Amino acid sequence: MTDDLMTIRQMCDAFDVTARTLRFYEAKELLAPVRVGTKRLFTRRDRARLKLILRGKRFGFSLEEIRQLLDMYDMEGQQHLQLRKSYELARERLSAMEAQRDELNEAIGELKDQLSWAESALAPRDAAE
Amino acid sequence: MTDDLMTIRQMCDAFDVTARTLRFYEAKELLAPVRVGTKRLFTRRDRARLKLILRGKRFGFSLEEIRQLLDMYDMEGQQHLQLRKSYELARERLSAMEAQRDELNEAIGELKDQLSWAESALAPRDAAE
DNA sequence: AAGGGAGATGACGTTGACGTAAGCGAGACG
DNA sequence: CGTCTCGCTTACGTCAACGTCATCTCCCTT
Repeated sequence: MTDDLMTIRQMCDAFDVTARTLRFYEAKELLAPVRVGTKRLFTRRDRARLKLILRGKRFGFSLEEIRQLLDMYDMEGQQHLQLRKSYELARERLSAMEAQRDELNEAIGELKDQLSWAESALAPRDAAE
Repeated sequence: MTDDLMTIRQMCDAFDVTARTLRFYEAKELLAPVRVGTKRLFTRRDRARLKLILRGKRFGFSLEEIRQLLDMYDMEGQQHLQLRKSYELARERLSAMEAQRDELNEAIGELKDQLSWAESALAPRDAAE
């Protein structure tokens, strides 16, 4: 309502990224802020995308992979062919993500075992403190 | 029993990595193959570590982070202080991994929603084929 | 008028994780 | 014996994802 548009500085504060990063993402066509004169103004759509970008990064996806995934999120009345391609791509990602989650769960389990072993190894000395 | 030791080439085939990568990991002290003359021979321990390294990479951990985690896995009768440090470190990693898993689950859910939307968008045309 | 921020545009620097090419040594083999 | 094949080292190249200047333009304030 108030301001659907945000300056680059406001974006930096809101998402804890640098201005360089935002310009870089624009150069890579991950974001597309509107221009008023020479200045960038970021829309609600840019913010939604940035959120997804940052999440994707935490999963270890490359910016290029993220860009392709992103393109699917705002296809409403697109070409059928294009949509199908993105659909397949997203399905692959989904199974990759599920596999990663399963593996992650396994690793978490192992790490927990290791931790409880470490605790028992630490216990006697700690008790003597 | 047969061969507890593997050559670099066998390792490459077994784990689908390049020789360069294995030497690189050794240089970074992630692996410590024994030397017979000048040649490397990888032990069972190296293989276990490599497996963990590759997994860690899939989770987006840096080699340095992985190295620290790895050091905990073969501490049996180490220094108490050292153990405690690694313990704390591992605990941090654990919560990071759990957070990552939760976020991943969330993202999987969203992606699934997106996919079923795409399916309904694709359905009419597909039915007409 | 002069300065001070906020933002922009090059363009070069950096770090991590290897790739790649050049050149050397040792064992295998026809 | 020559020459392959494996492996080793050294060293420069590369790619992604930004960081870091240097320089410039507006616009506002004092």
